[in-house]
Amino acid sequence: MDRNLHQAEKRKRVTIKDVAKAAGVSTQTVSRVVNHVSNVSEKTRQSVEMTIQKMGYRPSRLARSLSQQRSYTLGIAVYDLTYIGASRILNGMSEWADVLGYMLLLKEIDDFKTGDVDGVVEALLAYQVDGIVWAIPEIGGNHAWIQDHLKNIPVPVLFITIPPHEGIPCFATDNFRGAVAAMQHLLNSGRTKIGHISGPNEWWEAEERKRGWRESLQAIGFEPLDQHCVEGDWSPVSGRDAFCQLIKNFPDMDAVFVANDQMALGVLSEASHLAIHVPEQLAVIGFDGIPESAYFYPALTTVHQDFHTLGRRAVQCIVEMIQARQENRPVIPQSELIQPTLVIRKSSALV
Amino acid sequence: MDRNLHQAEKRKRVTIKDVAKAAGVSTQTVSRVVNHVSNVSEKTRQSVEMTIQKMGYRPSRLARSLSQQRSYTLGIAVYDLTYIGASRILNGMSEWADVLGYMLLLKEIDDFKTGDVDGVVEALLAYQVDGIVWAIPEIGGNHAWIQDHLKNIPVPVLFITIPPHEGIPCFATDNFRGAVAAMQHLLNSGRTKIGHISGPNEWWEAEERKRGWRESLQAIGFEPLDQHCVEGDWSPVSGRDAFCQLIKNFPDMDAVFVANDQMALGVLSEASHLAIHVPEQLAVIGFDGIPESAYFYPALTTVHQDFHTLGRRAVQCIVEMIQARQENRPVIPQSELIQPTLVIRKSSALV
DNA sequence: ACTCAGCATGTTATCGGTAACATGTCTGAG
DNA sequence: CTCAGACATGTTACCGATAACATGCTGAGT
Repeated sequence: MDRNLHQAEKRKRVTIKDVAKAAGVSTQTVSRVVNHVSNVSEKTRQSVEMTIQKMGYRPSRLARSLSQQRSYTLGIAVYDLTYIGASRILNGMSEWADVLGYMLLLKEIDDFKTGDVDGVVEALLAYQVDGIVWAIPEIGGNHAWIQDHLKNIPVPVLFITIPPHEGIPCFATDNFRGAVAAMQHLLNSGRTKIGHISGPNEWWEAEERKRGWRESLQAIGFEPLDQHCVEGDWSPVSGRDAFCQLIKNFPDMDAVFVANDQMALGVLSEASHLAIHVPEQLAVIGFDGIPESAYFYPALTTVHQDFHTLGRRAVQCIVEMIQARQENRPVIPQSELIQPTLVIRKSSALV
Repeated sequence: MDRNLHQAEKRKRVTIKDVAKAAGVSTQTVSRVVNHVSNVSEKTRQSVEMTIQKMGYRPSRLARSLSQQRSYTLGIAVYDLTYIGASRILNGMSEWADVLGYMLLLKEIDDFKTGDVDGVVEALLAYQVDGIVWAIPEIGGNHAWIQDHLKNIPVPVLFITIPPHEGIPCFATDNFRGAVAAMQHLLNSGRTKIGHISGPNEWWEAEERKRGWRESLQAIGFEPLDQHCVEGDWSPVSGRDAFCQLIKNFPDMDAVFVANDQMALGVLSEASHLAIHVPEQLAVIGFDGIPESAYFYPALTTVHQDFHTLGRRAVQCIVEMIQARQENRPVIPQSELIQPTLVIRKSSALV
């Protein structure tokens, strides 16, 4: 077997000049052919195309980006891809970027020291991205730097899953209304002693879901107590632990609204150990709508959010912003709250 | 509030020339300062650094890439980020690329027509990536094009999760040994009538796991029958359906080895409906080791694979290949099979 | 026959950096 | 006092493309 198969000796890349010389035309003509610009005679076009084929010429997008001052690249900052939401949003963004002819430059961040945040933006800008999608959840006001820095960023920036700010484009799931829908469903089923297992308090999403829980109870004249809500960290184990705490705090609880499906799984698991029957003794509702939730024991009622669409919409929007700026039209920040849908399953069934 | 906050009028970017002029030095000197090259007097360095600060200069990596013929960018091709494995591998790659100073250019692919594959490679190369990580599973020989094209790709390419090929660097989990470990455990527990729910037959990973099942049984003198294995598509619902089929084909089955955790979840769910007791009547083992599996009902025994490390190692390796090529050293393709670990939980406990 | 529009193509400058070489100054050895 | 060499800095060319302008040719209108 050819020992060089994997080595592909460091040969010089074929450039537009090589093609031009070989085809006996100027580089400009080759450029015109490559970009399907008019004003090239049929004969020349064919000859150039042949040469391109023969030589295996690949135009350098990089050189093009430099000369056009436009890279057709989106910078994507994500928080932690091990979260299901993050990876599905990325999935949607990737798909749509592909459709629109953009590439994604990915930067994952793992903590929130402001220095890092700055570094990520710098790194993306250094690569001359045309726009940035900031898909990092708002945690404990970690977007404060926005106020300081946004005006220094020379490209459009779109945010995913942060609270609405004046004049800042933001896409998110409507966590509050999702939570309210879940609570309505529980209340309609006759449950009133409803506990909550929240995500980390500093997360905006967690706060919104919690608010949905709280305000739904208040609306029917219940003032939820502090100890009727226990904080988790989104993981199954934290859900289980929170649940143990919760049943101590709130022994006659007849339903629990859990801020995500994974924690709800922990709840179901523990309930089973404790021989608490779901849904007879306790209704359980999750959030996210991961595919597995339909096969939990019992099948989990949950608020399904469409991450994929969120990602697609976000890319669509940022590209429109980029185009607007390119054409010197005013860039109007758009925001959108995507509505989640309640999926009712056994874990909250009527007894 | 400043209406332009989000518009950041399309101002000209600050370039190295602007800095040079403002600091009263040549661009070369600025370049030296930026790159921490020696031979710059302390006084000049400080003055230039001040100017850079003041003007908010950001060196263009893009221009640098062009002139250095090196982009410090890795092209990553992934199959479908909604798969847990894919997103975790990406997570690991991202982390390590960050450490090594590389950016990731991401391209997701959703089907396997050869044309597409070609297109992805072309797109990545057009952006002048320094290397490519091909994290797309081998499905039905969809890597045949490798043989034709690899030698035409001017940068190193590393594959994740494809069967070993001569002279091609490849990183993967050792699916076969993982499956064997699972089977050993079942056999040691006294189970012998072991069924299998496989992934799609064209997937190499699925085939390897199935082979582990088959050969483990053969090793103790059992010849597994065709109907003792049913094919799923990795999803929980397919796991459930496959299980229904399997118990029809194989009524006295006392254990089932399932090719991933999600399908195993489907099995557990159905077993519960059918009042088949796990593990008393039926032991169940999954594969992947997703965090949720510890909270399934009952807790799932599974073969845990470390996607994160796989991703990190892959990036480390491709960067070494890039460096080798850069320095004109021979590029020796390295491959690695990462060993998964068996995690024993209740679903396979001794009765 | 003359002009000029319109087409096909070439030339030159430029994008924002870096490599390689050139220049100029200063220091210390002979 | 001279000169080599170290050091600080500048100059020029180039990376691979495109934009803007320039050129040369053809044929229609008058």
